[in-house]
Amino acid sequence: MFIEGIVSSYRMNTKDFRSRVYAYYNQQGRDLPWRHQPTLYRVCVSEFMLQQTQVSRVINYFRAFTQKYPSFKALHQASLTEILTAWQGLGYNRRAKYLWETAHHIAAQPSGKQYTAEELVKLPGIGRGTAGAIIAYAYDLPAVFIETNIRTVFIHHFFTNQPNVSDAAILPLIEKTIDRNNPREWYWALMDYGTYLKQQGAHNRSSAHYSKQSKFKGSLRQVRGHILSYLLNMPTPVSMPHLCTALPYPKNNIQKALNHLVQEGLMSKNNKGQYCCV
DNA sequence: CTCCTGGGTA
DNA sequence: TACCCAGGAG
Repeated sequence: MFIEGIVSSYRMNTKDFRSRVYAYYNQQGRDLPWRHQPTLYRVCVSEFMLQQTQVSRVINYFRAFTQKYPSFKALHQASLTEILTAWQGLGYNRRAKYLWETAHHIAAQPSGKQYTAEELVKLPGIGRGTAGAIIAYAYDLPAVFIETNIRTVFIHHFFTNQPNVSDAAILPLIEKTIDRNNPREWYWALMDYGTYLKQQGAHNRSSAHYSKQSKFKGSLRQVRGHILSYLLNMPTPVSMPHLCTALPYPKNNIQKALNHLVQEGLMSKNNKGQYCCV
C-alpha cells in the first residue's frame, strides 16, 4: 500500500516509512524517565510538563515531581501552592493548576479506571493532542494524534516543498501508518525521529498551524512569572505598593498581571488588599 | 478564528 | 534569534 500527501513530491511505501522511523529509533531512541513504567499518572505528569516545554528541561522536573508526588492521590492531597513550588522554573504555571485539578478528578474515580479520549478531553489542561498521547502511551492503544514532532516527520516525508500543510491533511497519514501492534513504541519512535529531523534542519514553518510566538522580554507573562515566583518565596501576603517597589515593571503591568493571576486562580487577594499564592 | 501563557537552551 | 511532545478563553 502506498501513501502520499495531497500533492507530495514523492510516494513512500508504508513499510519503508515505518522501517526508516524504527531504524532511527532502534539506533538513537531516547531513554526518557517517563518511558519507564508508563502508568496513567506518569504519562499525565510528563505530557502536562511537555506542553510547550523541551524534553531536556522536563527530565529533572519529572524525576523530582514524581518522587515527591508518586500518585494522583498524593498530588491532589497537596496544596496548589506546594504544586506551584515544585513547578517553579518550568513555566506556564496554569499547567500545574490544570494537572492538580485533573488529579482531583482522577483520584476520585476507581483506581485502574480506563479512560477514553472523550473523557480525557473533558479534564482541565487536556486537549485532543494530550488525550491521544495519554491513550497511546499509558494504554498502548492506537490513538491518532498529532503534535509538533509528528508534524515534522510527516511534512518532511509526505509534503515536501508544499506550503500551508494542515493537520487535517496529515492525520489520515498518521492513521494509515500507525503500528497497531505496538502503538506506544511507534509514537516514541516518531517523537525521537522528529526531534532528529529538527536537529538536521527540518522545521514546521510550512504547517498551516505554524505561528511565531510573541516576544517574552517586556511581555506581560514575564511580569506574571516574576510575580508568581516572588510570592511563592515570600512567607506572608504582599501589598501592591510592595510589589511595585520590589519588581522592575510599570505599575500598570503589575496590576494587570495580578488581575490575571487572581482570575486564573493561581493567586488570591485578601481583605487587606494583599496578594499571595492560593 | 486570534490571542494568551514561560523560561531555558541551541 | 528560534522554538519547545498545546490548551483555554474570547
